[in-house]
Amino acid sequence: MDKHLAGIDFSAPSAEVARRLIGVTMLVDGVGGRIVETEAYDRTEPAAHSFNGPTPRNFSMFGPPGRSYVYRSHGLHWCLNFVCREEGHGAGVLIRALEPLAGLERMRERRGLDDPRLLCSGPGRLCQALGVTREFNNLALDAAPFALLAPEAGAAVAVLAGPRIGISKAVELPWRFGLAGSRFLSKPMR
DNA sequence: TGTATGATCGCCT
DNA sequence: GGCGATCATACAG
Repeated sequence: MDKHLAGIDFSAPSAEVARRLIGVTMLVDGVGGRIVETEAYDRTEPAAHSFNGPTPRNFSMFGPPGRSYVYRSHGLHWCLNFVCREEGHGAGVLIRALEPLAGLERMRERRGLDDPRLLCSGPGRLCQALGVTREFNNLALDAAPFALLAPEAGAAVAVLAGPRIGISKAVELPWRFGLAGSRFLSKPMR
């Protein structure tokens, strides 16, 4: 597949891909919105699932870039990543929050909530809102059910960086990225 | 506004 | 047997 998607080169380092994904619109079966928060992971640092090599859970992280890696977190939530770098490297970007724009009614049904700020503001929440489960693992991001749309040309996207959330290793790396001023972040940027 | 806790599964030591 | 790339709820201040 073409490694360039929504104007982003997915063979680039995960931190660069994570930064450039802010402002991109992501849809799953037509439901989704603008990406406002991401985190980068790379096999070279111990917070990444790929750090210890391939396992049955993380094998899609070692496949070609531009595909999905979906895993179960804490036994009950799903989390969505976009694979990057070259095939076999083991890098990805965790999608942590969206600004809901399309399919709001579907999201409300799935989440059992009305407040738009609680629909997609967290990696587990957005997967529930978009209906992402294990069946969506290791799929190409340039084909249905996924769709990625670049921001409008010339649109200014102000991105802030900070430490990643919920990890205990490599906590110092500033590999969390967020849209400045967004009300849809899982937590404010520092 | 903040801190604690339970739910519950796959992988690692 | 322990520990997460989490979330919702319960409580304290």
